[in-house]
Amino acid sequence: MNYDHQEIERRWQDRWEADGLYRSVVDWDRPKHYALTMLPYPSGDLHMGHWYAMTPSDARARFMRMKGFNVLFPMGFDAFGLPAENAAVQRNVHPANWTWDNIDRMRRQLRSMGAMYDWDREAVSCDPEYYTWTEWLFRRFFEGGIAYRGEAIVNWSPTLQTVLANEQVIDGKDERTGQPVIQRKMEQWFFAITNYADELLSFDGIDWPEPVKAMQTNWIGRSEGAEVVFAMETGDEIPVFTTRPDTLWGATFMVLAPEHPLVDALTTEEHRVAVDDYRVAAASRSELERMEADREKTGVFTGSYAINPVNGERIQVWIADYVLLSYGSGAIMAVPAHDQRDFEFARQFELPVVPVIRPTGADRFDGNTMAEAYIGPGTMVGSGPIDGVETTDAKGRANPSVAAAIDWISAQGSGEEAINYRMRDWLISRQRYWGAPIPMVFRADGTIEAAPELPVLLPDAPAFTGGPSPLTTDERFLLTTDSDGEPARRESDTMDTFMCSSWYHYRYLSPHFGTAPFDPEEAAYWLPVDTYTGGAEHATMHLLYTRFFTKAMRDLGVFDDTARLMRDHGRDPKSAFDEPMTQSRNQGQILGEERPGDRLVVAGEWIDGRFVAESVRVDDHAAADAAPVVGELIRRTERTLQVQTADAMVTVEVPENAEVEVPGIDGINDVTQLRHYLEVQRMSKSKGNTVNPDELVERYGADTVRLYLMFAFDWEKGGPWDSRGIAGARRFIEDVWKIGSTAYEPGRISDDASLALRRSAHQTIIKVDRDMEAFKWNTAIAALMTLRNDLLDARRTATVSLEAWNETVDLLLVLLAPIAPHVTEEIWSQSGNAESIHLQAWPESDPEIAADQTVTLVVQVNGKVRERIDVAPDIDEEAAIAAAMASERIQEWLAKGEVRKVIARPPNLVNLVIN
RNA sequence: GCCCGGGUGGCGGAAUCGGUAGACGCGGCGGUCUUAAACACCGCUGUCCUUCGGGGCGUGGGGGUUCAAGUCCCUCCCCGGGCACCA
Repeated sequence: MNYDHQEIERRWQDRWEADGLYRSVVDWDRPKHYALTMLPYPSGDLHMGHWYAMTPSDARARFMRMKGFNVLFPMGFDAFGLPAENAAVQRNVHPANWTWDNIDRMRRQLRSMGAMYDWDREAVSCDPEYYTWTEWLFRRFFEGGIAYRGEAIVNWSPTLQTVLANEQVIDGKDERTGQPVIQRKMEQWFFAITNYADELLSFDGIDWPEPVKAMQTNWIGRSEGAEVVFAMETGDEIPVFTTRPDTLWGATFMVLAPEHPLVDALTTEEHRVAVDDYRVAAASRSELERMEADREKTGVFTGSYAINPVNGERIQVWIADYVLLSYGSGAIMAVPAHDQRDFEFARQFELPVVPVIRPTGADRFDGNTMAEAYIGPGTMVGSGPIDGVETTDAKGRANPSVAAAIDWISAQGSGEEAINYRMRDWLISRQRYWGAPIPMVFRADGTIEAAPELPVLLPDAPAFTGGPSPLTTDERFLLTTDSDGEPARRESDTMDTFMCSSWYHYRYLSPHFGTAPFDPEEAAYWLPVDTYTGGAEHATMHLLYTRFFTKAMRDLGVFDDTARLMRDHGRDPKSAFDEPMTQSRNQGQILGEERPGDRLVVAGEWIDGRFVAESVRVDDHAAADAAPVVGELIRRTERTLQVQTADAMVTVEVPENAEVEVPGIDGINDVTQLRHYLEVQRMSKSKGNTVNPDELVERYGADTVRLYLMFAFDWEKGGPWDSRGIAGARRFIEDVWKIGSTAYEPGRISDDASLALRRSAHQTIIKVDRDMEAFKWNTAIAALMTLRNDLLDARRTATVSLEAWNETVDLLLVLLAPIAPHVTEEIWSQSGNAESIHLQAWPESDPEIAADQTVTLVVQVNGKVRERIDVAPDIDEEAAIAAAMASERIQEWLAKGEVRKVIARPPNLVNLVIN
């Protein structure tokens, strides 16, 4: 019988759905496992990246289920957001219709994966049933003091007509559209995520990828130091944060951010024009220009002076755009001798440079002649009470001079130890329509209160023009009443969609629950999420927000009922709500396939019929006569390129020292970079290198596509797509089909052969189990392929018993079931099994069968392998050495010198050291 | 500049503890089948030398520790990602 993947896959998907095979029900008698994959945005079509993220996590969930866990594996859609509004503008379709149509299509595509999603748990964030509770959580955050309204200089996108979070602005441009973002002061809603900075820095008790932890730690950006107060001659006081309070005696001027609120008051009449001009210029300068590397320092003097609190020196107060209002207090003490930025500024404007650190074993610097700031270790000098104290490269109190300085200024009252964070509070207001409304009302008396009734539903909007949100002008929506029944006006902003995705794993538990965000009965059993998988691109936004969200919900008592129920069921709720997900893993990214078509310009000379390059340039517009060889790249191996010129196919060899010029990479490149450029391209429609999973599924079947994605890459790394490799995956699936669906007829049976096959099967269990546990799909599949090879050999020789054959085939099917759920189910069912293969228990390896009968003893002479001998696994040291010495080949080596030392690691290795 | 991750055959990638480098697959080469091609099947496939027994070299470069290094240490180079005038 032929393997008809289309018929088999369709039939089993229908059958599983009809049988409710993947419905998850709370069962306190069984251990639970909550497996979660980042939910997709309903952009319209599932692409290869979705398959790459979702099918391995499905395999993992299936594996856990077979291991005996009661597994919850839900799916949903992160359905609010700007693309729906853009579609509305461009195609005159309502965002809701566009979104729901896309969801319908993607749901169908998701089903074609054959994943074990529990669709009864589906949650869609734009559904009123969902966003009612997003609003409810906002209100709870407001009441608990975590949500607050504040004025801030914000990132305003004129293109999108909305404010963006810092995380959404890259190089002064909106990360989505690439359009510039300007700075503007506005009243906005914030979440006090900084209250949780220290707790978010701790990853105790959770198993998350190191890079994610590092990125979050960087993002939070904790710095230890001191806050020091500088008195102004005007009577104002300005605190500054510094990580180097020990260098206070070298602070020779002060710099404020141009936007600093005290600038006006500090500016003297004489300098007002210059200061105002500078501030206007700074405001109009884009973030991008402001951050340009190596830009010359600019700034102006305010005319005012401050008093250095440690030595009473009168120092000038300047403003400059290298000081950012958003970090620390927006003001710095400048220590030009020991900070490179301050040094450059001081040299630019001829301000004094006073060194206070003497490098160990060197003369003291001369502030007038030093060429750059000194930031190394040494001894404090010219620093009054801390003179002579050692300074090291250590940070914070671990540096003796910093500790001494903090102690002294604290005692003296001019400052205190302080910690500063780079992370700001989370700005969640968005001036858009397609989001969860912020459920607040502005009362007639100017106060603000939470909307007395929830939900606040999005009104129908007549038309979308791309201008300001329709909510800002819709009176049916805006006009309301406050809790006293008085006329009031609604907040017209909606929430950042990251808010919706910060708690979706709780809504999955009970998507239709009507009295709380989630049913505590479900939560008490399922929480927290045990395994979370998704893309590393969410390391600092989604993954940080969702951790914060859970901690805030915990502190506001949202989990109180859940904790009580946990106790009732005998489960300790302690630290159950400190983190949303106990384990997290990131998959890599699937890149586009290496493509031919790049136009190469090659100079060099002909040697023995090959063209050896001196220089290679990738240039899509080069004229044909620009060099000896100009043409289209057809194929590439390590160092040879097949180039189709106007009249011939030329083999170009690119030596190591050839000059290579690749667009987008500055300077002279090398072969590696050329290779990289030609190979690694993101899949994108504009590059024409996308691979459509629907077509592949139709042609090869979902099982083959799943297996290929899990086999051909290191899952956490990803890589370029290779359309040739999928044939091998298909071959494997077809082999399994043949093995499982064709009767085996034993010939002359050998007990040794039967045992060898069973041993192979039982060793495979160990490998697959270990690898699936660790998300190592590629090596798990490699082990299954080896077992396939053993079965094919066994059929050829026909020397294994029918029992051994059947046992091995069953093991192969069960171990493969999480990866290729359809074909294994079909063969299983054909073999007369009534119960689904996906309900079978994960097999356990029998140690007696798995044990090797012989092992290879490696014999080395001076560390080099010279002989391999089959020995019993329990061979002792003496016998191993004897066996090694007895070898003829080893005898020859031993004749060359005297044995000085023997290292034996039975049963694997004997190393003979001779001279 | 700072912080992560990485560099292994023509390619994707294996290699629990420092102990047989290159599992598994793709590709390639040779063969069988076929009028032919595709498919399928069998064999070979790191590289150089070889008297065909085997030997030299080999995990980005250089150095070190060790009986033994892809693995540990130092140093440099390159690639990917993140952050970046962060005081």
